Amino acid sequence: MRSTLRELSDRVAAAMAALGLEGDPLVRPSTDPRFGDYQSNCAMGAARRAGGTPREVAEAILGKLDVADCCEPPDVAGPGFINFRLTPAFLARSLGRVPTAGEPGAERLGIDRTDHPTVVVVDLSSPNLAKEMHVGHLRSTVIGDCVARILEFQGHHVIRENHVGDWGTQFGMLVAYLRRTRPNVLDDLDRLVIADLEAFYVEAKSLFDRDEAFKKQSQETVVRLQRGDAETLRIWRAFCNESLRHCHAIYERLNVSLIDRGESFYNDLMPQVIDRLMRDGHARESDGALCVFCDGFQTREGAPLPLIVRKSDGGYNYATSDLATIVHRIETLGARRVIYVVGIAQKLHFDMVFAAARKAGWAGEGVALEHLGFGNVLSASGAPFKTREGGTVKLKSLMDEAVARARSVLESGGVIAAAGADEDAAADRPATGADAARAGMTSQEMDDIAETVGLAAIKYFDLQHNLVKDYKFDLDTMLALDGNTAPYMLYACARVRAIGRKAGIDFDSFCPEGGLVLEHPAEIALAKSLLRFAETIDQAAADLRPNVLTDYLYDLSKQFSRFYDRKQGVRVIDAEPPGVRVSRLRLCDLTARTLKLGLSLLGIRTLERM
RNA sequence: GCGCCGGUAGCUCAGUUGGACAGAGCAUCGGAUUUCUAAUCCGACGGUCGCAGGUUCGAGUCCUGCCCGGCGCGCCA
Repeated sequence: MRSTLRELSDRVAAAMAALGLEGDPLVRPSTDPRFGDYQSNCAMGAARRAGGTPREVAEAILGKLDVADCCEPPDVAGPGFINFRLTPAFLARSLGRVPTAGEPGAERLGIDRTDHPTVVVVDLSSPNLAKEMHVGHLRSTVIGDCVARILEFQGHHVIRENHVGDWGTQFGMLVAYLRRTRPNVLDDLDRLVIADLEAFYVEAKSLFDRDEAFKKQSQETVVRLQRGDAETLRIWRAFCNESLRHCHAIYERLNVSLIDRGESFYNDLMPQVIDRLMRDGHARESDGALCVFCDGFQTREGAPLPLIVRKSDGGYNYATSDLATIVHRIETLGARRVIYVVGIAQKLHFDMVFAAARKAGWAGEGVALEHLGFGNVLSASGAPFKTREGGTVKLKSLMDEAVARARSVLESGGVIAAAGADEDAAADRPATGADAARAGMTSQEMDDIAETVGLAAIKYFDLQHNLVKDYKFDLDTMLALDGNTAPYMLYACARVRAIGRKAGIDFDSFCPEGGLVLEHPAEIALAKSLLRFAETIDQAAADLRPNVLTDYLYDLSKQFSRFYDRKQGVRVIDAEPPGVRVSRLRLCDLTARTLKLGLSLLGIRTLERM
């Protein structure tokens, strides 16, 4: 099964070709329902290139166009738009082909995999070890995971690499500090916890900055580490293990899986990177540092801006290790596409690293290197996101707070118990079906739901925003039950699942007989939305834009709510005749499966009850 | 100083290689309720798309200049 958009595009392209017209068919979803479901904007451009008026060209294309199997006869409107209206018969036929439970491809709704699978590396999360993950790691982790899931769904072989900061001076500093001040800690490394490690780090850094002797001691420890001193390595490993344990506790809660491959992995590769650069004449010394100069990069004085790949003290820096990642990912992992999910502030750095990799010939034309940059997470007021004391906000505490707030939303029966809200409101509110569904829940079940809703809210809110912009982190908004939020969508999912239970049907083994009946406007609108899932994934993948997917899922949820609404919509469970009832239940099932699949591509779990 | 990224409704944000009268949510106001989970649905109100020029059949989108905000610009990552 392929997307309707692609199908129409191919048809228009064929018609254009038959007329000898060049150009993209420019088929898009219509901007307004009055203009149908899809429109082609190709006639205006084609007319300019080939002569004639746009409307004449559009009419000529219509003459060659065969879409009778899926659309009403298309018409030409305005300056030369071609408008397409899908027929209910086509909608019913297309959705009817979606595999039902147990059929091959059912879990992916019959959506085709790419014809050209490639190896894609996604570089995501990448926290520094010895410190707790903080709010700054949220976006890379969540966006990177989402992008990986989408590309994986398309059939690509995706490798998620967690480029953790597990090497460098901070570790020498930490070891030296503990040796000097708390040797007992080193005797019992099993008892080390991340909070201690971070506290020690802060103390060590402070000492490092004011005590020359300690600074020297730290640097000597770094050298010992680099030379592979067994005892120093043992301590370093313990630090890394504890840090990674902390990170993976968070990844597990966030439902993110990835491979740790820290900077230390590239220790042996970095000298080779340097050797190759020097051997091939791509790098030269400048002020004692080894540099690669690429065209188009300037310092503030207008001089050529170097990418420093070896510092004047002989040490490597992050440019070196990033180049090493490129070499490893292309030459060893076989990547044809490498996506670095890193804050937008580092754009220049990656532009330079990529340019250097091209110059060195490591990344040829067949390899794409992409920096998927994103903006900052700001506080609700728009200021930088800090604790009251001015420190960084721990990711774990952020997650815990969201979960706690989700729990209080659940307990108040859907009325947000925000500060200042009227606490009596919940008591006065009449009982609802949702209340009844929650009535028999244990505290444990409520906890589980709160965990899912709270974390879904954070992730969804992040992914819902355009990547390049900063956004304001606002728990009230992301946990709201109305609007484009995770709770709204999870609720829509839970509602559909409840319909199955109430109707006495197990959707997980639902293999309906007979075709879909699409007559009511709400049925047709829901069917159209369902059918747009495939093209939405295409677009989200092509542009690496998760918010394309969130916007779609919100639209689908909305269409479902209308479909199921007692005024605007249709009866389902008690619908007559039986064929109509089955058809509507099938639409419900397709909605739930589409939402579940779509949310899973965002890394969000769905709920049976809420 | 140079470069990059932003500026869209009171607020938070979408806006698909330029397409039809600029969209959604929140907030505000109004309507629907003996509930198939109303944690929902419908309606109203609300915009000089930062400003000024330009390109063209057509500009929130492209170009130029300016204003405001953020970030970056040789040995931290």
